[in-house]
Amino acid sequence: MPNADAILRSFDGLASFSGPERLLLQRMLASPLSHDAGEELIAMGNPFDGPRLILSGWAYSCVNFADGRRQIIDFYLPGDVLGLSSRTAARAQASFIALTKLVTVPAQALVPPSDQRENFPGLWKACLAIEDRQVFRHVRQIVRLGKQLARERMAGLLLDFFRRLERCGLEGDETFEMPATQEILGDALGLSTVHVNRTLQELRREGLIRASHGKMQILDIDRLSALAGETSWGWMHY
Amino acid sequence: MPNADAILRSFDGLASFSGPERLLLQRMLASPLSHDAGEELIAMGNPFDGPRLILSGWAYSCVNFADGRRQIIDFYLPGDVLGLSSRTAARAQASFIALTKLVTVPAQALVPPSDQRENFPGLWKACLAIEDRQVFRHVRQIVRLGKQLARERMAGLLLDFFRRLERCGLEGDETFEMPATQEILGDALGLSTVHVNRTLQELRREGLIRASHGKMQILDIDRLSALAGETSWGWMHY
DNA sequence: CGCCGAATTGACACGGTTCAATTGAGGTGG
DNA sequence: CCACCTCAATTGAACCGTGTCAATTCGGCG
Repeated sequence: MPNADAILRSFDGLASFSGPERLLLQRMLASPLSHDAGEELIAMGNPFDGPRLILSGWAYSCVNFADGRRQIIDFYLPGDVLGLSSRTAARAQASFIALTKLVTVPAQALVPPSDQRENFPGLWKACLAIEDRQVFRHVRQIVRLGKQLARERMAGLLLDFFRRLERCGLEGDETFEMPATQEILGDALGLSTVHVNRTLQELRREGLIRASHGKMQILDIDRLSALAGETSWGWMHY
Repeated sequence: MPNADAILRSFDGLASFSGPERLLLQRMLASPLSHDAGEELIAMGNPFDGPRLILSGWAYSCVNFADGRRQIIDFYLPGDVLGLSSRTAARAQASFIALTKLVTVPAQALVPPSDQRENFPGLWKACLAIEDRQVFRHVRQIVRLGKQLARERMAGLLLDFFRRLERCGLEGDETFEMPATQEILGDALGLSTVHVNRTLQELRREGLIRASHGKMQILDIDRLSALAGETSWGWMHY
């Protein structure tokens, strides 16, 4: 796994770790597990069987209607942790599904047993930061769907992808692999596929992004950020 | 506080408590604090100063845009716990504001210190259940805003209110006080005030609800539930 | 009585959906 | 290497759920 180191390094943005903590984090990488694209990782209502760190591939959480409608709640990218909870036995409030082929490792090391928290303050702090981010992503998603226009929603989501992938190393220019189809984007943004298409074209025409063949390039971060309204409502952490 | 007992009793739905645990819960009620309507309880980005149980009144969490747009993330009703987190020092990912005059008590008892969790399994279980519910409310809100029509959103939100108030004792018929104005409902549901008005009228005309003068009555739970799609996508707990 | 915020109404504009068809790109087998 | 298949992306036109604007009415309260 070439980017495993980059991912571990990205954790330094959350907390600073002692030697033993670093060792525990390293040891997580030992037992990777592979999932196929489309595989359901956890069904809605089931308990997580422990947090898992994504080494490569994308996943998403979603809610499916009986009539075929589907709402994507959140995406999980390389470097993200799936099903993390400082509380044991938390239940999945949505289905978790692999968007692409996925490689994960167990991330139980991030949640020291309750009587060990004082000995591993770095791990504990990282765990809390990850959970805070998770909540904030939900909040951002609610704001997007409730109060933003199509172009604003799209800008926000693409920036989200970019910033999260940037953390653990990106090619160099502002380009990244984007395995999400326009249908997936639509289900996440509460838009029809057709309108996703038109919205992307609009952003392209304005020179904000370049997108084709599963690649996405951010051409103008500042204007995209302004469009997404990041400066307009409180912004905190990434 | 007349309904304090009813609220404590509602906790029995989450877990079963030992004698000492019951005592701790009782003791929470000792130091109530009052807030005025409109008061900001916690600003976005600030750490919670510990969880607080609402004895009476409503609150909401929201995100404000610079241009005046506002998205309400979630509501907090009597019997709900504000800012609960098994992790200490979690930060508020939105502003928390009192919708009405509010009476709260500190609810730190729900989060036993990490080395005491084995001694208070009921409290710990309740804490986890409350956090799970919190996440699920966010998921429901995302689904509403992303994939539901105005009438479906409204049905879901009103049922939410009803079920949560029902837990800690309601008058008897399916009636409850509804301090949220149509503007507030609109900011929560991602709709204009005007359209909230028309939607409510529609539900009234169809005999689903009766609403006036800050009172709301649910006339047909089953049809309202079907409209909200509760049967259509996985349902778990309340 | 008179004020003010909330609820209500009608006319019109617009963002986004739906339907239906076409194009394009990657993959497979002959 | 080409024919073929399939899934994703793209396009155009008609339609519709909701937003916007601008009054008007209602209800509670000093």
